[in-house]
Amino acid sequence: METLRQLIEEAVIEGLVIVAGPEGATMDPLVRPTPDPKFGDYQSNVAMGLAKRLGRKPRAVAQALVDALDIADVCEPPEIAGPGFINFRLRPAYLAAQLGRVQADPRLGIPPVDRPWRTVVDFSSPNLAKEMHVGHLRSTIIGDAIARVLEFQGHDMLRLNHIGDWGTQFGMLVQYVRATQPDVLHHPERFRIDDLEAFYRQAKQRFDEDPEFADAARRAVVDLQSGEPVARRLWEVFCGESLRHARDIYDRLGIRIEDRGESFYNPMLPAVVEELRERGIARRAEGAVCVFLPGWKNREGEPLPIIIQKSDGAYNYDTTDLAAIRHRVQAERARRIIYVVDIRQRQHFEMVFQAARLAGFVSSDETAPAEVVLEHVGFGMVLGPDRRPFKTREGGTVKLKELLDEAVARAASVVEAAEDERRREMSPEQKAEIAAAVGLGAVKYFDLSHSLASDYVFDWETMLAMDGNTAPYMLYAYARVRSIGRRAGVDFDALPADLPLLLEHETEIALAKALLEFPGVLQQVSEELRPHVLTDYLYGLSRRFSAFYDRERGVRVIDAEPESVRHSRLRLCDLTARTLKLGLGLLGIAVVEQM
RNA sequence: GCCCUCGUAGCUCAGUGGAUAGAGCGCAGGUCUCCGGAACCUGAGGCGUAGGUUCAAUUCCUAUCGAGGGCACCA
Repeated sequence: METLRQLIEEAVIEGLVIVAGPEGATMDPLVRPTPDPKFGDYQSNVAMGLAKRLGRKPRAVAQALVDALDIADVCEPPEIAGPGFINFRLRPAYLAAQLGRVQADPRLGIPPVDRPWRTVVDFSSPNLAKEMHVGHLRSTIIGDAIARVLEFQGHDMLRLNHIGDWGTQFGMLVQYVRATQPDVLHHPERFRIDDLEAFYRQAKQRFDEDPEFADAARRAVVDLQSGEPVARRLWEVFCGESLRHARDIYDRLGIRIEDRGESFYNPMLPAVVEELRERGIARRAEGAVCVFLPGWKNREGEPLPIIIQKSDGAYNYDTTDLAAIRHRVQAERARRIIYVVDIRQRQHFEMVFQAARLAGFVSSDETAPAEVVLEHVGFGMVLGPDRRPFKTREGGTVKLKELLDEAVARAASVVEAAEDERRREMSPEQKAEIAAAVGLGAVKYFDLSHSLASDYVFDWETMLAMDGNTAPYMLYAYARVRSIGRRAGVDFDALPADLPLLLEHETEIALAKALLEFPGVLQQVSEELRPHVLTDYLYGLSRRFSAFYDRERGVRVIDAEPESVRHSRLRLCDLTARTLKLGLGLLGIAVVEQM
């Protein structure tokens, strides 16, 4: 189904061809939502600019355009206002017919895309040998949401956990453990993630203080990369325990992701360097193999390269990321690769993407002639109340497990405080399910509802507030709608479908319009990769529903008469519930039937 | 020094080349014999500053001030 906006855009373009000739077909019809309902639902601003080019008066051009429009079944007759705005107001009969169709569609009017793209989403990416902490929260939540939206759109998704399981820090760890903790090799089962983390801290300290150890650690990286058995075995122990820990977190958050760490690309690194050298893209400088990209300078104003092989022979993350791009394009046939990584790494990705293009890694074969799309979805930091990076009171990192535990515990008391009598009959299991949905939902929703680039202050009170653009409010809104069905004694699924609804009251019409905006919102999110567009929409939808269901300003639903009106309104409730459930689900947030 | 991101209401955050810049919290007031009031409505209050492009700039460009971040062998 086309979005409402597309429908109007196409009509305006047809009008433009009539008014401005063939070139009208390539013009942007400048269709936007109106700033105020009194101007209708959508407006086209194309007449003002066109008038200038044609040397005619804007309102006359607008009138010519309106006369040429063929859109009577969708809109009321368009009106010209102000300097030359063309205002469109959707006809309730059209909305009613469209919504009838949406109701009969399990996908709520959103068909799968015609041409699915093989799409990689690279997200979460914790470092091994450390517990997952708040620094992994945003990538995990945002990446999951993006993958869910694109998957629902019909794309062929590959979710990759590009785990930091390689590199210098592992050299440190391997060197430290093989020198001081022989038990790890002989009794790996005795060591848990906290032990590894302690080893890592100690190793890091020695690395910083003891140059001899630092050299040994760098040599250990080479050992690892060349497959030396002890280093390799220790590494496997670290990975096994760390991945087990990460998997617990993912299960709890409902995240699906495939582990494919940096080490996966290790065998490909020499060939990548070789290829770049052969093609003259990379050369040796100061002992390292470098790719100098045009436009990049360091502090001293000298050319800034990316280093793909260090002077000691080891590879680094630039090499791995280039190898990953090549592998994802050539072996995985990716058409779009999305990196959900914090915004501080923007420069790194810009350079790697540029190098990958230079190297020809992103031009696929004749079956997909266009260049592979590489995108970095960068996001800001999670801050504490002091506006510094979020830490515990003691100054340590905030562990994800503890954060999630606290979220659920706080959610339980927030929900309990509402003192709804319905809760008296709930089982402890049901209460626990609600607390988990609200608590985990609150953390996710709060994160996703901020625009990506900005930092945000982690604030329990705001994210667990019952009012405003929060998960508790959204989940409440859903539970409330569902309860209407129960109270009305109807099975939403059994309501008559695929017939026009009866839309008369202004709140019914407003709700209907909001429901029909959903496909366009999802399309926007899948193009722009900005999840907060979806949270804003869902919040707006909930508010429209509240107005519709309001005692004073809205309409009666459960006791509405006659039966045809009651059914129509109940169908609006059903559509609201299904849209909320689907929308929240695409954000990775589970709903509950009661709160 | 160069580059990137961000400066919007008292606070927390949205938003747009177009008509009167939105929401939540807080504040002030109002509604309804109340289907889940965790509601609805009204009000006060804001685009860091200065230029430029444009029929139209809060949005694009430049400068400037402020905050954060990045800048070759860590990732």
